[in-house]
Amino acid sequence: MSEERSLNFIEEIIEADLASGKHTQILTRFPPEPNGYLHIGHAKSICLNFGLAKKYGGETNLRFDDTNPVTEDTEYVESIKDDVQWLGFQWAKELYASDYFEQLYQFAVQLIAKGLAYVDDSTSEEIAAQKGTPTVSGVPNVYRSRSVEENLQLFADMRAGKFADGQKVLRAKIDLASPNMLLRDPIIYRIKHAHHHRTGDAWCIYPMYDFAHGQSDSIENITHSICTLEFIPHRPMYDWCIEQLGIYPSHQYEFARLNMTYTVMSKRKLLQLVNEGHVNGWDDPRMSTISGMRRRGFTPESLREFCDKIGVAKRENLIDFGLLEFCVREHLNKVAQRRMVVFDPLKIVITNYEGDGEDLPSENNPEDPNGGERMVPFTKELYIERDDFMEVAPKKYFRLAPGQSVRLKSAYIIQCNEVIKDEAGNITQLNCTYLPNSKSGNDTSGVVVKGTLHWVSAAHALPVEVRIYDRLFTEENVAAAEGDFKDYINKDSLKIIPQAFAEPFLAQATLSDRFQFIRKGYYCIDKESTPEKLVFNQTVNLKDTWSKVNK
RNA sequence: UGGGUUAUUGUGUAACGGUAGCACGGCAGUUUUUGGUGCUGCUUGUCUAGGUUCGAAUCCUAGUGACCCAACCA
Repeated sequence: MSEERSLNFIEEIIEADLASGKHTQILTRFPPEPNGYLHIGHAKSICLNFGLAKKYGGETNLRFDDTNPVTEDTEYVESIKDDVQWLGFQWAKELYASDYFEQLYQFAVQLIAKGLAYVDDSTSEEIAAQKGTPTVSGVPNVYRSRSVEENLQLFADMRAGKFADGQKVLRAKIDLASPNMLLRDPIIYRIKHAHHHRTGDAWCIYPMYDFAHGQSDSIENITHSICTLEFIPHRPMYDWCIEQLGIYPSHQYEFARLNMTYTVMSKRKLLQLVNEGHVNGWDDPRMSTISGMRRRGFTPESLREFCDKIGVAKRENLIDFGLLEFCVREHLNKVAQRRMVVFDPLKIVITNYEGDGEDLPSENNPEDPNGGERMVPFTKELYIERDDFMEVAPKKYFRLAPGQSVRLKSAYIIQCNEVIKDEAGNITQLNCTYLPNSKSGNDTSGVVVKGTLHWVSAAHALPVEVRIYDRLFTEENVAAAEGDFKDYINKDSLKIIPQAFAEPFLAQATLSDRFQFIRKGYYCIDKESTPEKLVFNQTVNLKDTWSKVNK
């Protein structure tokens, strides 16, 4: 079991830092902005940050990057905490960038005092124009040469609320000619007379990401600050602030964010899907949100396994959704309780079956020797799946056909003798005979059949609703597709079976149960389910080589 | 036309100058009271062109493609 596994590039950095004594213990952080729900891309970051800390005996803080009061809300804070814990991780400290507002303010004052920041009265359009372009240097304006004293006073006045939104900003004085646009005197504080979900109305100026993130890392003594590739150009600013302020030198490392086929990952697009009613909320089972996947029945174990399998590197990637499906099947196969549910019923009558019926034992999980059994009622009249019968069967068809025999799972071998139709020619019933000595576990018939079908006793059938989900988009690479991403929404991504027939034991199902409907797929109870009307979500179907061969 | 990051099979990801490996997918076989699972085997890859070297995915030079950066968003 000593599987030699190569390290990813961040693990290599950490091991080098530990070996050289640069750090004796590592501290990472997961820093979401509470302005939306977490998605599978965040799961990658969570697994990375918490996973690294766990692997190397360190810790991870959960820090909310709440520096923009107009987009953030406590609702998101709660859902984020919930999702992180559900994924199986526990943070060392729950922190907020807003906890550091006073300290951040003092950092800005220090910068002003060093002549490294100034208050600018320009409009955002003027600032943008003065910044130049990648090939043309920016030009300084008159505000850039304000005195330290004046800047100090003006910044204090900004804090005191003497100015309206947009009237003034504080800018770092770095280099207007830098080829890195982010270094051309970036704005580090702006005025927003807005209510903050935690600090209320205590502040009317708020630090920008570039002035808050690195310093927050530093305040917490984060050793390895791990973020996605698009922040690479921000790193010089991150380092500049820490250096000028002379504070704890946290370091930023960047990895490639997760992209997945047939879905979208940006908060903006996810929000749009919710707001425009293309899905039924953030936790719609088709969403790439953690809450959606959770509702759909994905397990924390399978998501963690997925994040582990996709690896960590710096190149752009597009992960096959099929890999996620593989991970969830792999886990669910080991833990899901087997049950029989018929989606599209076709009645069969066992003409030679006498008596009121019997209860037959059926294994709960063939993968689990200790899984036990449950009793399934067997009677004269049963339902099987309509497409498990063909009047004219092609060769290699192992299911039921006139004159052909199959085993009913955990029950008997039956043979189809007669097909009954209505006036329109639709098949309404099959008359079959069973082999009394072919009882499951006690078969002395010597008959060998190729097919085994799932079934439900007609008299005991429990009507349930089943919801089946397909990919949300028709395009593999949605982000790269031309035009509006909404043009590629899969109209058939949700299929509802209002009345499927389940074996009676399923009436006891609870929200945390995981099932495999035999020969169908993996299912769980939806949150909208009630004892009167059970609702199941399909997590993922079973691999179906027959349907592929059939094509 | 500026700066940055990146390029290994269909998709991901290893290889740290010395046999291009692993996973998913695909294909074939086998097992099976789930056409599921398990097991076995197979599965056209180092962006291009030069160079250094006994030997290059790896080092050098020159190209090419992709992605990111000019929000008072993060």
